[in-house]
Amino acid sequence: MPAAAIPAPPWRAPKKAPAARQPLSAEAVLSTALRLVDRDGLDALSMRRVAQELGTGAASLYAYFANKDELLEQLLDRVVGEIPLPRADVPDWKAEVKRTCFASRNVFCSHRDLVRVARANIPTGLNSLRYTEALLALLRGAGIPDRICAWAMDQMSMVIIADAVEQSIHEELGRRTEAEAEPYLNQVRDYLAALPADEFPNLVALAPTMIEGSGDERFQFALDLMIDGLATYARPAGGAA
Amino acid sequence: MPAAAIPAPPWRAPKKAPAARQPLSAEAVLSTALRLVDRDGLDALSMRRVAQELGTGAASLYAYFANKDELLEQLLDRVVGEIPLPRADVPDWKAEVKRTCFASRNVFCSHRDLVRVARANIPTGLNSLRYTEALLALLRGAGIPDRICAWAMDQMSMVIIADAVEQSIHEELGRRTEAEAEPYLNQVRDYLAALPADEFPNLVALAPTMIEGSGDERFQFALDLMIDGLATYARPAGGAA
DNA sequence: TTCTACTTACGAACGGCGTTCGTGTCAAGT
DNA sequence: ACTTGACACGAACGCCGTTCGTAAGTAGAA
Repeated sequence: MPAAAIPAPPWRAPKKAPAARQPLSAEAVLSTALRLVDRDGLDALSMRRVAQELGTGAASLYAYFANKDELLEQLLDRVVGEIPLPRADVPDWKAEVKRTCFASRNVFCSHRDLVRVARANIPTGLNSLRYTEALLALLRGAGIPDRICAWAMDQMSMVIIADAVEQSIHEELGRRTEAEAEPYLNQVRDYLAALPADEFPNLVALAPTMIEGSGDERFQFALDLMIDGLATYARPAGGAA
Repeated sequence: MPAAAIPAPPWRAPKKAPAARQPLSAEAVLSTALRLVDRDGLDALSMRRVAQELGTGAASLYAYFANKDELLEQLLDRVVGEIPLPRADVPDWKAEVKRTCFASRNVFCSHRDLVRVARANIPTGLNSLRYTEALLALLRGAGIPDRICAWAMDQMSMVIIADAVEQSIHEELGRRTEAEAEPYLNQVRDYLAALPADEFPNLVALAPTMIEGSGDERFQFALDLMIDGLATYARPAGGAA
């Protein structure tokens, strides 16, 4: 190349963009991925799309995450970090546990169907560990035997996640509010009511009942069942009032 | 068929296969798909592979199923059909419910991780409807109020499925028996025990406890919590003894 | 029997996916 | 100025679900 460095061939469009891209980092990838999930849902999250949003190629992400599963795992832990931790020094431990369960469900549901990647596994992320630690402190403080605490933690996670998954699926299908869900619920009721009454007497009879109650009421019911049951293991003084 | 039907012209390799291919049907597709899931797991189930197993191309399957989701839905209903239905005329309804829940979990777990496709949705398949009908009959027979029956059905399905999913994931990872799972569980215990004790005192203290109890024991615990709680809604005479 | 009409079957192709490989790029160290 | 090494990433591989246009098979009409 004789003519020195050609300054900048202006007749040829600048090959890329003015860039100004932050130099890429695990943090930036996670933020972008979470933004994508919040905007388009979990199924729309692909390595290619995240990279594209960052102005790079999919291959670049593998410098920070071994694979997509690892990215999703860290994404979920980030969301778990949004859950306000329970306090162990409250007078009414049952209310505090229920409050935390509701908060967990709400946080999960506020990120579309991201919760679908969750499994009630042993927690490994930092935020999941903190969450588990805080809930364990609360339960042990109530005088619940250790083994029951361990099992109850598992079970609560499972119920929260399962409920959030179901909730998020409804929302993905456009049943966000009660008003939006009503046509769908009526369809379900009519479908059940139209079954042959001789083979399905109970389903037919309960058709109107089956669609009763909001998601919140049903979750409340499940929580009460579980946590009131748990309370029978607690130190007698543990119950409020 | 003696000498009349030419036994098998061995000099010319059978151009395709010995054929004997049943002429393709929804039933044949479902059987093949289920066989594939049982052999290789849910992730290995693709339209192409099912078709290949049937000696045809993927496109042919779309004559019987609108898409893969529909195939999976019917596959799951087929498996639900393997669950023995509860009887409504038993003296101890609680035991019957628990027995059925265990049976459900066992059936799901006997088909690798197929249960992962399940959602605790309103049942639509024939077998799911029969299952729901039978359980509703049992609960209503116990004198549980209708609304509670409806909610409890939902909740039981969710717990069974969530537990089966977790169980199946463990099994997919090679932790089939207690002996096989022990190395993994010990790792978990050591990981938890090695956490900084000042930030995670309860997790550290409970490290040995967290891995206690087989999957069956934990499921039993969850079921007792839920169903004993349910029993408080039942007609007083409902309880056994 | 022959021809047409219609159903069913399916090879090939489309666009997308997760992941890998080998090269390109550029700043720091020499 | 040259070397080195870490980082970045375009291109390609082998999958996937799904669609489309055509081929094969069958039944009825002529």
